[in-house]
Amino acid sequence: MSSSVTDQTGGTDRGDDRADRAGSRREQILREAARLFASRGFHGVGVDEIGAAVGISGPGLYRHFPGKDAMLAELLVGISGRLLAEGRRRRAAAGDAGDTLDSLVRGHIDFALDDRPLITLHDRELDRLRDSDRKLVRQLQRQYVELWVEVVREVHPHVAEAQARAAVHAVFGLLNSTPHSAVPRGGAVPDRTAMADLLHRLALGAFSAVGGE
Amino acid sequence: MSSSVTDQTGGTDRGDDRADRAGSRREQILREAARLFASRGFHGVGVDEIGAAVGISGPGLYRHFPGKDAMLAELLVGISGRLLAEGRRRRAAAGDAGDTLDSLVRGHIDFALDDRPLITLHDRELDRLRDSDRKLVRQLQRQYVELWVEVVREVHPHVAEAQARAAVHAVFGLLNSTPHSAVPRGGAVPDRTAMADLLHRLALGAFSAVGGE
DNA sequence: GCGAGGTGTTAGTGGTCGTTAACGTCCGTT
DNA sequence: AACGGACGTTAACGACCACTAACACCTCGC
Repeated sequence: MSSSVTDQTGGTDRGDDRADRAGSRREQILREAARLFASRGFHGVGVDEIGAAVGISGPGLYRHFPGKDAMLAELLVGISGRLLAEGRRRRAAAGDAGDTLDSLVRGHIDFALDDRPLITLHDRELDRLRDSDRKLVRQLQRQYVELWVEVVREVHPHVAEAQARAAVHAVFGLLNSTPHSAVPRGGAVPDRTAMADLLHRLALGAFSAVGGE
Repeated sequence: MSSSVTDQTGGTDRGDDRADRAGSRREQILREAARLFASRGFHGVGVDEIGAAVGISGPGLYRHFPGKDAMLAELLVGISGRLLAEGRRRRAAAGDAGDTLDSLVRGHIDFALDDRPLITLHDRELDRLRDSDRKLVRQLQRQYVELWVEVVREVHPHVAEAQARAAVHAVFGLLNSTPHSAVPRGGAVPDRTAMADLLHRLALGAFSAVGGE
């Protein structure tokens, strides 16, 4: 696999992408693991495969993570936490409730378009976590949902809490649909900004219909 | 596991639910397999587990299916085919384009609420199929999507095809969100008809916003 | 009554996979 | 120049798992 002629075993080899950002190898592993987990499922991907994706082989991963579960855990805790943090930041920065909802939608769309594998994993492989990690992720997710529910009910005060929560879940499903809509036919897929704009309109359209006829 | 005192090996034992509908054992196996696959993933469920869920043990399943893959294939082909057939039936039965879209939404909601595990599998475990089965399922899915796209573009003629297709995928994500929204807190989840009504409003609200500001 | 077929059972097998063990190389520090 | 730690390697182990083999029971149609 290594490109050096002597093909010795250890060492840094060559810095494949050079100029690695902080935590290079770890981040690289997490990125590839997310991609693989999303496309073939947590149980459908072997550690050898993840290793191969970053240029090392199999058990070398255990120098960076205590186990396969730990990679998934870090991915899910990470995305849940970042979603919540960004959501809170946006609520604090926005003006009235309408602007806040608008900003929340845009923020979530950014995640959905930029981190598709993570968004996929986020509601698909949660059950594969250890109890403590699953509890943490669920707590972060719940806080994020409640944040949205509060804002939705400020914009539409006559909507019951249960209805608002169900609507928020439904809109999440809408916004997270991008992983499924890739590669339709000859290649006539909207580009990023067009897709973001479309999703934004659809989400707000859905919310505006939440309050009965 | 069997409740008879002598606990002999073979035989029909007792008909657990009596009055079995047609293809009792097969259908029962498929139902339980769908539930298990949806909750823990195809690779996360063992054949012993599926067997235990229907009261037989492990390899007894091979009297009904040639393998574990075959169960998943039958489930996915079945749901895809039924979605498409019902969609076509509804388009033929409905009046103008607006009524047709309305009926399509209601029909999809029925599937989403009544066959949650299948809806979950439908866009989650597709890659685990043999090439021929996957091709078939994808073809059925594509035809179903195109059916919706045509109707959406009749209702909103100024919407480009790519936009309409992306919007249809997004609304599918919205309608299929029900599996994720179960068990929120103390139990304040909308009942079936309220949920169906809410999803219906949200979907039509989204579609009405698809055509620009 | 009695084979035949449908439907179970348990025991075993081959393969895959996550993880550990033992070892080697390179680099920065003293 | 020796050395410790970071980072890799290959080999092996133990668990799990889909699937097969061999055998048993129950229910029919004749």
